Amino acid sequence: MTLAAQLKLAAEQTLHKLFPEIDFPANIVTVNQTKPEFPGDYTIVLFPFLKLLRQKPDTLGILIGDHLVAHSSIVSSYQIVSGFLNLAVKDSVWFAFLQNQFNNPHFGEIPRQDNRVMVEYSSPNTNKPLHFGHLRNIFLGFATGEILKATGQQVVKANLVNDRGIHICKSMIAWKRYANGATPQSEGIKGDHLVGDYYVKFNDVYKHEVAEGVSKGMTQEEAEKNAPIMKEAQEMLRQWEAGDPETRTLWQTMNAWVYDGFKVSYCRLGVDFDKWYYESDTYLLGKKIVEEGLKKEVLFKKSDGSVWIDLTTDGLDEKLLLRGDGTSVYITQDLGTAKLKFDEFKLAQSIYVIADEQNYHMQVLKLILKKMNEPCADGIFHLSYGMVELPSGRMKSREGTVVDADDMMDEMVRLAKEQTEQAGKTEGFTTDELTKLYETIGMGALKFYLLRVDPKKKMIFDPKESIDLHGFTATFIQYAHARICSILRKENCPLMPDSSRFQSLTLSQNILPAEKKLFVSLEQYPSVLLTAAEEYNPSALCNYCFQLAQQFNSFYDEHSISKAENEEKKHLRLMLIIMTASVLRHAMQLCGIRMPEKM
RNA sequence: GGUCCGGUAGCUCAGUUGGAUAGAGCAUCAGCCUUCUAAGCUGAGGGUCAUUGGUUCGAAUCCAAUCCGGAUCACCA
Repeated sequence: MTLAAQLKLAAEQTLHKLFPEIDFPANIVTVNQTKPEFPGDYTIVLFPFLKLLRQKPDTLGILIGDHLVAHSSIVSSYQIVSGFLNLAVKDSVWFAFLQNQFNNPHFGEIPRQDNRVMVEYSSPNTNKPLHFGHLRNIFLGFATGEILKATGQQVVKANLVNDRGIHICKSMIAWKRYANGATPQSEGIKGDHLVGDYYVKFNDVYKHEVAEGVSKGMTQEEAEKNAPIMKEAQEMLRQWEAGDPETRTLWQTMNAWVYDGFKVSYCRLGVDFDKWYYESDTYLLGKKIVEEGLKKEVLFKKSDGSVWIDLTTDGLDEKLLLRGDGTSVYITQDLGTAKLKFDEFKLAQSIYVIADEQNYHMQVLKLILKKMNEPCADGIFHLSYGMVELPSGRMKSREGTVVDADDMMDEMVRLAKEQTEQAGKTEGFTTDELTKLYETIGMGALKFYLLRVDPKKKMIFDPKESIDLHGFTATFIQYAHARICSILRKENCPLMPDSSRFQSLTLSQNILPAEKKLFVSLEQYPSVLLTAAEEYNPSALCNYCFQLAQQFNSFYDEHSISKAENEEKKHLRLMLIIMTASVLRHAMQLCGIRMPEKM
């Protein structure tokens, strides 16, 4: 239990003991961290009790405070300031906490439980490379999965690849028309980029052909319908669905190029998947569910044979589930995939990391499954995040205005290199070590930039302004970590020393304010981690780590560790910074961000 | 128009189940390297928490209305 929770419990017990005749409502006691300008560590607000007990704040505060000091094992003293009861926690409590946890590499984690959770993320299309917007999805999904793992869930990370459909045929037809057999090898570029180039090419040609049609007297709509390249793409889709060998072979070849490219990107991003789904396998799923829905009369058929569900009583519309010709639409296969996931892995929960533009779709998906009494319905959770936009508006891959993910990674690593060299911090590294360091700093900055904001808020990224390496950044946290490692190296102390190293240490001196701040923050890590898990919000960890690193930097500036006032202080501080580094490493690792030992 | 999300310092964002004088970073200005890494630290300026009303000991936080911005409401995916 966290200290704050212990204090809350102690205060509740105190109230019941002091006023046995009063029936207190649940959660009447609020425990907050004491503001820095007041003495004490945690604060109990007295106002809620005053009316109930007909007491004045000072009188009541003394009663509770005295009782806590006398009977609780953690409160050393108290002070009442205008209705707030400020409690000081015994130094011995902080010290015991530090001794127990300072070298616990699993501090904050929750033991493994039985329920299994799937996190579906990334889920790219195979007609273009990953862009900056995908990165937010990928980091968010990966970090959420890792955070859930750390809090005891059994996580299945899944990637549902959109590998079929008209948009895939567009790149295929443009390649067929214009590539002259070009391959990633012949062009010397990544396969996903090559295919993406032909997707852009398709749209250029399409636009051109539409304009031509209009100039020949067609309406815009006619011209769009009759553009030769679009007709060819549609024909190609029909051939694909019919299983035409030549089309299938081209499809497989080009998709394989894309997968090779994605593999390189995913590897560099440091993310992985336990399960891959392909829409070419799943796009026919869901029809069975629709049939059952008709039997259960949850769905209805219109005269043209199309199948619908009426969601108007839920404030939504009627939604189509099968076309008149019996073919399925997007949501049909999603119904089937939802069930497939659930049956295959016996999921307690199925999380979809998808941008907020699909809020309505996900709401409908869950609602339909619920109306059909599918057991998977309740476990579906849409982790909705805001889109990343450019100052000029949304990124459009069709128009080639996207910030490419691979380019962005290169740019960040280049920036890390430039700034490291500028700061003159390259001494004492081998070339290989420097390469690795630049990657660690550049990728860390990129991930932190995208994870530090509340997922549901949309972001605007200006490519003209590079991502900062100062202030509220991964670099700042990495720097604090590297400083700690540097001290430990000089003290010949490992990052995770054996407990015996500080066993003889006893506490005889007061904990100083700058030390106390670290104690308080470290003790709160488990509850921060739990919040991040419960709210599917990695930004909680980013904020926490930044604050912890900041507190360390102030501490570092104010007090010497190696040349502490005496041995006791030195050892105490070593334990403190060992644990600080350990917690920073732990939390950032969950976000996929590495902490260098030297920078 | 319906539904949903957002609006906090010049910019980017924190702000816990309502709690003390609303906090960081960037940018601006002023200090701090002979001492464990200055990618750092200390300080200053900068606010009608979109607006109005309500709930109460207390509201950025809860409720209602309004304004502004965005997403979505396809026999597309």
